[in-house]
Amino acid sequence: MIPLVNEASGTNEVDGDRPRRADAVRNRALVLAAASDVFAEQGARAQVEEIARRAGVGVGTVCRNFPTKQALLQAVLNSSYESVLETAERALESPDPAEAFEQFFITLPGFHVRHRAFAEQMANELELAAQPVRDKLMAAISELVTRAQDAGALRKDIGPADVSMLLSGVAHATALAGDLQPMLRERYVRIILDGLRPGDTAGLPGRAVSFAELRRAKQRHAK
Amino acid sequence: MIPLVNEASGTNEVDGDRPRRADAVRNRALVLAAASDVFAEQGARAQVEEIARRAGVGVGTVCRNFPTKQALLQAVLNSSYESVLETAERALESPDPAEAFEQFFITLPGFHVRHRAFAEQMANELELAAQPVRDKLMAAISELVTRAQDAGALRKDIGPADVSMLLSGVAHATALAGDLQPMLRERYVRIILDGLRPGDTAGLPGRAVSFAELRRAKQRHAK
DNA sequence: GTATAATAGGAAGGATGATTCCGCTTGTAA
DNA sequence: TTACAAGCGGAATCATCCTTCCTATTATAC
Repeated sequence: MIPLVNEASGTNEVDGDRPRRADAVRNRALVLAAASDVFAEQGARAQVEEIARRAGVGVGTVCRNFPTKQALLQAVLNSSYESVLETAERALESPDPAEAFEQFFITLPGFHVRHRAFAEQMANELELAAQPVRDKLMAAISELVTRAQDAGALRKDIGPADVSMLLSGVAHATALAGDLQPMLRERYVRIILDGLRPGDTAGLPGRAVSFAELRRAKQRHAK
Repeated sequence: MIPLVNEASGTNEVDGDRPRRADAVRNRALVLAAASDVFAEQGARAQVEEIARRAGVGVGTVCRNFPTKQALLQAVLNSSYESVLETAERALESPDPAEAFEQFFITLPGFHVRHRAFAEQMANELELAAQPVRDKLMAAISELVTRAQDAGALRKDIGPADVSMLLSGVAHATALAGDLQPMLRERYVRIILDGLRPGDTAGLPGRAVSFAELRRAKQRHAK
């Protein structure tokens, strides 16, 4: 389902060691692909056995390749981050900042919806693996926001973390709406985009917070 | 935490049967109150033992009063619905429809956040218990929306289900933001309210859907 | 083709958490 | 005050999943 970017261990080589058996390499890839689908559909609660079944291997094989379910999930999420990052970077290439921002804004919730586990992760932000890709993604979002603001297409009192949260809210709200989902998703994104335009509206309460600040608050909260 | 309205079995009478023992009645109420707190804090994943501990009773007592955890959750949610319904009806009493709508709109996500299990239920909508209160709540929301539209304070292409989903999105997005949460919640509600005002903005894609239609889509989706 | 070690599969083990059960306690009524 | 059934607590049971382990299989090197 997700195009797996930069698939770990996609080759026969294990650094500094013997080459692994061809079937082992293939099975690992099958597991990763199956896990990607299953986590996307069912979120992090998906069962290991289901993943094994879809990959056409035994549970033992899954667990040998990924010591815990958590590790498997992280591997899958890493791919998801890379995929979203790619979308953001493609948007950044657009010459029109307003256009770039809107485009990204419309695309992201759809991705969230199609990848439940990813959405959960974006919301929870508790695991620290995948940090490098994550950071790059946030940098890209920040850039999109700043450019849109400089172009006068986005109110100034908005920060990148606000964008990220609003989008995940839309994704969550529409996640279970069945076949109405794409329509509703776009409706809500449009409503929010309207609310985000600079204009004669009153200033927002509070202040734009950075991703870092938001993360600290979440950690404090998690006790 | 929630003021329990209309607490089931708050009296000694069991219809058509002997009165129940006083301590049993008291314990049932304690369990319900504890469950309300615990589900509010932790969502539906809260453990029965934790509820029993906070109620100061054994797990056996919890399970005797409510045959399954699901039943207990339903009882709690019923109270939550009544409480939200009360808020909506209070808002309807306000003479200014725009004011009434905004007031409700600002209050609801806070309620969601404080009552995790309720928010999950609003989003999932899979249980059919609590249907009567639910229906009344939706009627009240519809009324708030229609009045606000007639007063020219709300764009016309919005339906009550849209309002409900947007609010639950805000709740979800901000749920884990720790002490920043109230601030962010209000920011996002304001942004959405701005986006919902009638104005020179382009029309929304799709169409406003009713609660009933939304429910059907969800059921279809749940397979 | 054979020897060997890597890998597979899936049953057994372990952890967590809901539900049941049973001997003891206590409220209620005569 | 006593008798007794309702109700209590919490250990035992059951269910669900993740993880480990052991035997059988199979890729690979010679």
